[in-house]
Amino acid sequence: MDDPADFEISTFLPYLLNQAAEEAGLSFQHHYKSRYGMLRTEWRVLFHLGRYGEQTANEIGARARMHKTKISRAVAALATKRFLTRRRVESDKRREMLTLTRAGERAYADLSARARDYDAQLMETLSTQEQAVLKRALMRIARLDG
Amino acid sequence: MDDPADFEISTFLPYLLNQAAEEAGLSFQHHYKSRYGMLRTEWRVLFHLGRYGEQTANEIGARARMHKTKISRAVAALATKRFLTRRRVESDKRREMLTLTRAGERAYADLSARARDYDAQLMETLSTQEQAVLKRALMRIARLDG
DNA sequence: TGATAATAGTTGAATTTGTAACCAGCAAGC
DNA sequence: GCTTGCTGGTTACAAATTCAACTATTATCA
Repeated sequence: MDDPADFEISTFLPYLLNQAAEEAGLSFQHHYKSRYGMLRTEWRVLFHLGRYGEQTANEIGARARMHKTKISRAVAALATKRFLTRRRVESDKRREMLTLTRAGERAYADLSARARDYDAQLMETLSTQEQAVLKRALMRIARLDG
Repeated sequence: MDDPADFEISTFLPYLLNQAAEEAGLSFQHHYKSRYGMLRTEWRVLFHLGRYGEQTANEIGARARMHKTKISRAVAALATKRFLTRRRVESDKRREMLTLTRAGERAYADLSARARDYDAQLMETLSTQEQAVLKRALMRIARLDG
């Protein structure tokens, strides 16, 4: 049992997680890519604004665990696509409040509905109990549970 | 229940998978990065050679589900680091057989042992049954089960 | 007050990845 | 044989990501 040859790649969790994430992500990407010309980073920022309301780039970064340069570029792209507007915060002029435009709201509504469907489809091969276990385990590994 | 605001990002599977994969991958990366100066693609190729024996780039690609350009570059990097050698296949001169050097074998033995430990550590917060569910679900999502 | 440090966000350069075109070498058909 | 098409692998160019430096603003504290 200590023979290194026993170590199956398919049991190495980081690898498995990566394959699963890639597969799941790739199938979903055409929704935001071909339909709205967004990158994944842009879709994430859009999602966070739609889901949690207007907020600064920094707050998005904390919640989404994205690096600030990624966010900066995604925000710039979403702004030129007119999915959001930026407004300096008067009380602290370093910060910028980001707000979805009507078009941004629509894109969010559309994409989040599709995300929900896609999620359900991914989950449908698993029992309710398995779904719960899976999500709980992923939350823990991702350190999203505190 | 149809309010889009209900849709928690943390229940969107592609996102969760991504966060978990990133977290798990990042913690492991310093083993192959700082110690051997490898990229993740290189570690994967090394792993496949160590685990499944000498084979061509193409075979690695099929098993690891990596694009051939990624493999080509990883192989080149591993060759200059003297972790593997290449040998043209006489019967079909398009193909090249890749074989780990002694140094490559040692790196594989070291890293796969660490991978095993790391894997166990990730899993230890889960019950045996939860571990089984998790891996089965990931295999299915990654389409690695047929 | 003034000096120094910290924070929000942007930008540029270096890495890394993805896409497409490419160069053998082999296979099939004529 | 020759031509056409396919396959294994590499390379060039574009797109994306990372890392570090930078600007502007606010906070701290003597």
